[in-house]
Amino acid sequence: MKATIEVIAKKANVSQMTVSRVFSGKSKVSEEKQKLIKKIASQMDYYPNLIARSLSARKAMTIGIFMPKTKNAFLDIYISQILSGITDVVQNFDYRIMFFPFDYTLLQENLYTSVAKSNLIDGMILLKTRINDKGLDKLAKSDFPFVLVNHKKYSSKYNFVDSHNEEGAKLAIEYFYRLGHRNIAFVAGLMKETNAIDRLKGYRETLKNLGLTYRKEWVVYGEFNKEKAYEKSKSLLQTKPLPTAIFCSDDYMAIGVMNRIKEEGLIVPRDISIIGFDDIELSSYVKPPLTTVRQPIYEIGKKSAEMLLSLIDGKAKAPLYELLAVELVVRKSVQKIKN
Amino acid sequence: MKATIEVIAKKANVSQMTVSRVFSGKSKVSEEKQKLIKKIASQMDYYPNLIARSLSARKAMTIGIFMPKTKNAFLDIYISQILSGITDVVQNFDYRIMFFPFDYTLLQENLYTSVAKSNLIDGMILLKTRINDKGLDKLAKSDFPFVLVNHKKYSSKYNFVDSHNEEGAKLAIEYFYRLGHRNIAFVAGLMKETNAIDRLKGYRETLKNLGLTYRKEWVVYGEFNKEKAYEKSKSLLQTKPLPTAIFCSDDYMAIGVMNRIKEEGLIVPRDISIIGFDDIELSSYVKPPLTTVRQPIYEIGKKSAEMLLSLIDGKAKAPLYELLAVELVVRKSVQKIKN
DNA sequence: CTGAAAGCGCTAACAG
DNA sequence: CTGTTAGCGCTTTCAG
Repeated sequence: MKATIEVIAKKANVSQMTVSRVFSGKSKVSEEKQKLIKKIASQMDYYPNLIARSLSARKAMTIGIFMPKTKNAFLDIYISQILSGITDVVQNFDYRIMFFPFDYTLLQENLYTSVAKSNLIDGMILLKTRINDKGLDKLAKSDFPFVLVNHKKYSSKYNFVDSHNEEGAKLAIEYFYRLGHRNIAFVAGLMKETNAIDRLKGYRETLKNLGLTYRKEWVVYGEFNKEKAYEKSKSLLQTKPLPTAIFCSDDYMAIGVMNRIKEEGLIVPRDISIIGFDDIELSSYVKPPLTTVRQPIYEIGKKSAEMLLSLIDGKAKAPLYELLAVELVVRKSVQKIKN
Repeated sequence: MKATIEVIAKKANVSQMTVSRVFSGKSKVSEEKQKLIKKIASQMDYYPNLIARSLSARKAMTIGIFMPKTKNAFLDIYISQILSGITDVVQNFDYRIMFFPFDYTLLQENLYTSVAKSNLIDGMILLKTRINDKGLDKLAKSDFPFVLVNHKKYSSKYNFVDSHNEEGAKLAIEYFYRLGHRNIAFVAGLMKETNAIDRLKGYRETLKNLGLTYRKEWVVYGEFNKEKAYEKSKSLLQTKPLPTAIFCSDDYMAIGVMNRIKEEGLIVPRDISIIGFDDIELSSYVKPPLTTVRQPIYEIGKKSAEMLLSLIDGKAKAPLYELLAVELVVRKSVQKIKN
């Protein structure tokens, strides 16, 4: 016989509600009855049907995580660390996690909304969404709780957690400058992501503030991966004069650029200095070890989960946002310019 | 007004079932009615309540993934790649994914069973479970579909996907042997995981088959991470004679051992040769690049999902298992022994 | 602290 | 192809 609240209630000679209360813990039941009910439940190997609970209580106790399914997907250490942060927080509050990796090339406008209305989840965290994503605008029109990670969008309806990308770019460029570099190139990430845009912005503004001229041929547009950066940085190494320093939008890209530089017979940092962004595990292992702007990725994940949970509980209201600080991690890929 | 099947049915002047059929796609509805229903639904921005669907249909269309939440959790590239494989398969079949990272130090015997009975998921994949896990035995007593990844257990109730660990160890040891090594040490992984046990077994048997003697002080027991391997390999480097080659249970461990070796003033591979296991991304970046036994990790993930889905659909019956082939990836961390 | 009634929104099963 | 009936197993709500 299948164990349900009803069956247990009958055996214990109490109402279903009493049994329900014992397992949901939402209100008090006499010690005595509790003991009896638990005993019967354990004999029958009863565990609550959480789907039924969700339907009835109109609460899934689950959050959804959406992320673009790139070639790397989970392999992307960036995403991995964010997931770690989210998980750690969410579990403390007894929420479960549902995953929604999706393909940006096939994205339907209604993906987010349809899941929001499915009652499967109580809120969602969206990783690495893009600026031209119409589904986001649609979602924002509902009052479903959601938080963007790595997508900075100030608006009364959006909540986000991101790191201080412009500041990070500034840190990198100023460091180059202090070491004597004046010819500083930039390898940009996918311009559909706000952090790519912000890093470019930081690059340009810092050049300006430092009195350096912006040269179009020293900015090259890639995607957030090694291969594309390798490909796109070729033209950079054919400009005259050659840049003496290259700032890359992330560490994988920096590795791609370093590969290209080696292939051209040049040496990092002797001929060209490099700075990346993120501080992924690999960065300290490449040769030379990569100087980079560290993002507190795990913290971003944690923060986004905390934000979402407070939105779900109604403890806070949109718009909520937070920009976390970054720092420069100095390793060996940058060299002083000799005159 | 909240959009539900009932409301739409009334507006369209049809029964709830007709509306239900349109959205579940499980049987035919006339073109005409379908159009009308879809139109109304779209006007109302209706999307099915999937929780209600699950309760009624007694099917969650969701699988669960359980994994020990180590310090690395998702950072663990191994797990990341498996998740990638699982995701790719599962999404093709319109299943969703729910995550259950858990802490092995707090593990309650009933975790798996309680989730199995929660109706939240239709089946589960368990990553890196341990041999002394009583919850597993309990789960096996039910007829809930589950697949173990990296836990080889032949029994009529268990399904698993793993790689050929003993064979991998054999590949490594024989390669050492062919290059003249006779003094071969082993850094073992956590002996609570079957793959650690199997690799040790492969090591010992291959030594035996090759006529080499097994020396207790040349086997050291760590965990699957850099730090522990670094710590535990110390004693290895104080034995006399020193081993000329060390086989490590995974790549992170190999990196830890290499760090230790460097610290002792020795050089890999000049003084000591190293082979790892897994072929993680880092392995080709460390210095020297690591020779290792490659596991088809992504494939393991895919296979486990396929297995689980066929179990859920009833297309196959337990026990199901598969051992995937491994291969030696030769890089620069092994050197020929000169006499 | 306990219970009765009603219903969450959907689909299975059957009938036509 | 369409409809009716009867739940799925729990919790909300209200009453005591």
